Amino acid sequence: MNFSFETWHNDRHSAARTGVVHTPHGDILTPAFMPVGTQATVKAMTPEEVENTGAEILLCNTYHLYLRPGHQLVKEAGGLHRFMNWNKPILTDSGGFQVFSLSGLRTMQDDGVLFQSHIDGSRHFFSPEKVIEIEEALGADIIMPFDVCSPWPCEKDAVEQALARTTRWARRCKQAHTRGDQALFGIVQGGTFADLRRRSARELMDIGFPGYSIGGLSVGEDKPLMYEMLEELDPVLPRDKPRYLMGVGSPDCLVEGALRGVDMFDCVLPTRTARMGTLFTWQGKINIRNAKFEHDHTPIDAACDCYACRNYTRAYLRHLFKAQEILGARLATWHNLYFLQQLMKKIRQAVAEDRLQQFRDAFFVEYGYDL
RNA sequence: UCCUCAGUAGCUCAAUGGCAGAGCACUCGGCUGUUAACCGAGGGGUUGUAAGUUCGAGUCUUACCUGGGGAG
Repeated sequence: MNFSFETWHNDRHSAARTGVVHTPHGDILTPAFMPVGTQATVKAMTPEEVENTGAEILLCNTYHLYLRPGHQLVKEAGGLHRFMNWNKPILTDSGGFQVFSLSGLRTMQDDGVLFQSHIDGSRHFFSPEKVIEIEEALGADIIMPFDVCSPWPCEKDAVEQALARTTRWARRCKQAHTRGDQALFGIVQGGTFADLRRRSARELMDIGFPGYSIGGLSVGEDKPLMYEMLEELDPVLPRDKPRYLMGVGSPDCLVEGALRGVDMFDCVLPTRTARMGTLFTWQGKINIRNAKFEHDHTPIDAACDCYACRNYTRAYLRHLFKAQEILGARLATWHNLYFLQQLMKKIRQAVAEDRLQQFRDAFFVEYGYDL
């Protein structure tokens, strides 16, 4: 096994910790934020540019790459790293979330899911074994098991059923997994029910995984409820294994998640909102299309030293967005990814100095979040 | 000079004689394991001008104004 997790320092005043995840393609300092490159590309960016933002690992998607271009083609190209020219670690999500979010035409069965492609309507079947076969062909360093994500709100018995199925599938995924150079995580489900969350974690720990993902959150529930679930899981999950909060990435949630012991995050938020003109600044988010920026010849964020902030102004960015020029989306994406990586760096530093809570308060005040 | 066609939101255009609309533009908002260079909301009008017919006119009639085309 070429995978391991090392904790360097535990915050004396919270559940936060810093550390490093070792993978065959390099190390990841934690807490870490993973940009999303669903279709083997972080939209609008070259891998070199993504690396320049400070990202140490990317997330790609099994469902999407299976449908197009096909996992066999990726394997034929030499695996995902070579196919997309990203030589650092990659994590592949299993497609469980797509089954949940593209719920249009699908049939959930106990041994898997029958679904139709959102691209051409063709019919496919994903079982835990099939998903592992695809993920082994893709060749990411960290892979997710096929799970069942409950919507929110959701009746408790339905959440319980999804949780039970997720556990059964996790066991089958582990049995089907053969590659020794990939770390297969378990995914904790249980919706917003504390007892179900704890049960899910314990069942997965009985099977045993090198890391634990927390899925099924940030699907519509209030943030305090999500934080509460993290607090429930903190004492249950093993402290010597990385914890990955799936799909979370707003600045406040990253800090709050780290405070509650989360080591890894991924989210489309910085890249998607960037393409729509929403930019992070240390004083809060701005929409660069707003008229008030028409004559603003200052950088997106005066305190930022990313490529976009060092070379371009708000007025120029606004012009690019109004003119629908591709460079606008590129520079905005570059900035947002860089911003979140800087935030993670500050979080790691604060944890190392036992002051993440103070950092959180100061950051929230400056950003404009309610304390 | 005459004939002819046209004039409706910033732009391009809809609207049987019956509540004046759309797309784009503009002003904003949203986005959390990407079906997203997306989705949603809002502000915008003396229908070229002036009369007339009509219960009622963007629509029909007349004159004028402006523009396109044609004739001389």
